[in-house]
Amino acid sequence: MISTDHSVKEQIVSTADRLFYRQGYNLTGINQIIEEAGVAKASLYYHFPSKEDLCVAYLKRRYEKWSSMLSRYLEGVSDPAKAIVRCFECRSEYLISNDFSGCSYIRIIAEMPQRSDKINQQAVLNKEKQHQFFIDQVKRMKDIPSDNVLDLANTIYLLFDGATVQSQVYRNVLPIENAIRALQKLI
Amino acid sequence: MISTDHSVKEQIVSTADRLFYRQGYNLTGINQIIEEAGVAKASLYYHFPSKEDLCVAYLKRRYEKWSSMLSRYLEGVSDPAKAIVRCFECRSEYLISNDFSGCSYIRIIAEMPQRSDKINQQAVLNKEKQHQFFIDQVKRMKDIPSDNVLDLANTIYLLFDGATVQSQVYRNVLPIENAIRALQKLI
Amino acid sequence: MISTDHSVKEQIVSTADRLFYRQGYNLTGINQIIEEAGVAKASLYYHFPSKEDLCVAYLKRRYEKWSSMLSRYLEGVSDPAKAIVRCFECRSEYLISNDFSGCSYIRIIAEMPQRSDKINQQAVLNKEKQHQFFIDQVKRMKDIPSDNVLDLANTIYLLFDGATVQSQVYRNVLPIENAIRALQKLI
Amino acid sequence: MISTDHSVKEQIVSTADRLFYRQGYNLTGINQIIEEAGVAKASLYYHFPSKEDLCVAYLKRRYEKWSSMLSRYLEGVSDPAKAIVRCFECRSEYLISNDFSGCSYIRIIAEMPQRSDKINQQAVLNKEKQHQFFIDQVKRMKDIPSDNVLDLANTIYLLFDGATVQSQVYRNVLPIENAIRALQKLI
DNA sequence: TATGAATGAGCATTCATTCAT
DNA sequence: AATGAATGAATGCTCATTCAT
Repeated sequence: MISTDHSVKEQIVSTADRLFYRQGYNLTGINQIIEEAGVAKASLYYHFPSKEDLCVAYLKRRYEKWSSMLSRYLEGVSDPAKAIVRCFECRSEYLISNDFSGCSYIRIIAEMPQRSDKINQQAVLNKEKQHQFFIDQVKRMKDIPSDNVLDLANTIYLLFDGATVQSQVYRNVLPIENAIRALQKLI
Repeated sequence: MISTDHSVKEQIVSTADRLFYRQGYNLTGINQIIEEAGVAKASLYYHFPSKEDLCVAYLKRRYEKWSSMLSRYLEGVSDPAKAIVRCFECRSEYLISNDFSGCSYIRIIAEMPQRSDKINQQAVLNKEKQHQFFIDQVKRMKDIPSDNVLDLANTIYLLFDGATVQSQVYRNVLPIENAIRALQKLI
Repeated sequence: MISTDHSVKEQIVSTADRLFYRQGYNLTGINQIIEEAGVAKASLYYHFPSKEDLCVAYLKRRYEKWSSMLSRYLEGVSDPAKAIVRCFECRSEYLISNDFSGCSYIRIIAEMPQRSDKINQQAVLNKEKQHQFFIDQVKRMKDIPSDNVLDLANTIYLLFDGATVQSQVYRNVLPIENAIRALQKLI
Repeated sequence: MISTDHSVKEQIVSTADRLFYRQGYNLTGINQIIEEAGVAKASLYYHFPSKEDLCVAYLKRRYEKWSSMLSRYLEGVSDPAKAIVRCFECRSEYLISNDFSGCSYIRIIAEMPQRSDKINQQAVLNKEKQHQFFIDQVKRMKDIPSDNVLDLANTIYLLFDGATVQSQVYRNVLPIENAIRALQKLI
């Protein structure tokens, strides 16, 4: 659940979320965050021992936002093949409404190739949840021999990430449309 | 052609190439570059007006490196379907030998969401060359109705980028192997 | 009021005041200021967003210093003509005790012909206060037809600035003595 | 005489003259000079051992420019009182046509309070020539007792410098008009 | 004469973090 | 729980000058 209170901590996380995602983690300074959040610097460090910890909170929040958006897209959808397509359509809206900022997990790994373990773990964890979503849906599909379930899910997952990064690169959703078209031949 | 001389300029570019790719652009400071290149700071700024310009040179060099590696992989390969698979195999070796640092073009865009035009243009240009490679190969394939050429090339391109970023995220080449398997069903 | 506490901010301003006035604004680096003030660089930037803002504080302080010195010179002086002469005598001591560094407002404008608005405005403001002082005194003089008040004040003001810059150029107070002699023919 | 040839040396001096006067000495870098002059850096250092030496050349050139302009203003003027007024009128045009950049000699001293002897000497030398001009004219005036010659010349000189710096500060020629009015009561 | 290339020292500014209250 | 003030280290970049050709 995304907190809607106006506590200092909430102010900090929501501001960091917005800025890290829009500008990137390394290009967003602590000063900008506290300024736009309207809190004191020491308050930030009271709630988050370091910028890295704030980053972990940001990644969790990004998952929450994506997750709740996806839930809305899946309301009333029971067919797993349809659910997968809806997931891609959801990503399309997600990117449009977020200035084509791509996938926060991929980006944080792109920015910090070998630095923080804490951050890396959270990003990979979130990534795995996306992966698992496709596995779950494919498992529910009829007519898919169990031998092929993982292969199909992996292919879909590859198309999903490929579409996400290309949408960021080209700043439009054509790659997602391409992916949906490819998808429809597979499922 | 990658210069192999030992001039100051070459020292700067090759050091920047190594560090930008390994550590990321924003986490690599000018100071580290000149230190490891063994040149004076003003020498760097004599050859490159700004860090951004050095970044453009880095992106060009990355393309040269990838491009020459790919050429070696394609030697003696005339079948376009085979060439596409070789391209994915090449990527596998590229990532293994580069510590799973992913795609420099995607990463630079991930790091600088809305900054420099110069950098963005070079990154997108390089990305388009990858896209064009797949289009060229698919065009050469028999039995592909011309209506489907672009669709197929786009799907391959999505798999290529999906596999690249997932290999970076998970630090192994399984995603590339998954992509090759998906590929073989398509071509 | 000139603060006499020993806070970090006060240390910065008083050191900047001394160095800017003695060496000039452009020849005084932030590094020298923090070194001689004995504070950290980030502390300076905590209190002053930029070197320009510190310059504005310097110009204000210069006015305070001149102003309080002038007040002492005018103690017990009621005759306006005498007050004007005392003002020139005060300038003489001011320059002697400040190594003939001239007028800080004029100098900052001389150093930054078309740069910062913030600085320029403060300098012109301070300059106008000097002008106004002469106008006020002349107004208080008897036997001056009101038609001539501004003309006389302007002439005195010209002598004042002429004497100040010439004292700086020649590094002695003869120009001020010349100005006082000219003055005595006028009032 | 101001050289009108297009030699490298001439290019350098005329560019430096323009930039030093417009922007100030310390705010004008060697790089900007050579760029705008269209010469190589080492060419500048071939002709001028240091930036200071170039500054001396600049000050000499400023004198030549002022001097030739003044000569034009004095053509056909034989009355010394009239000549003095013409000198002030000349200054008015000089400042208007030079963006109210003030007196280059005063400014260079304002910028470099205790640095270079070479520069300081040239500036004071030029300043003394201005002083001497007024002495010469006053000496030629009838009805001035020889005891008073220097006093009167000094007063005029004070008005001249006061008017020059105030014109720079306020960016208009009202101070010069004030000075001329004061002048006319004196001579 | 003239130049392209190289440099060490310095610039103003920002970084994430900590401390005393 | 919250803050204003302080910091050492690093940031990207520019300075006037020199050297080999």
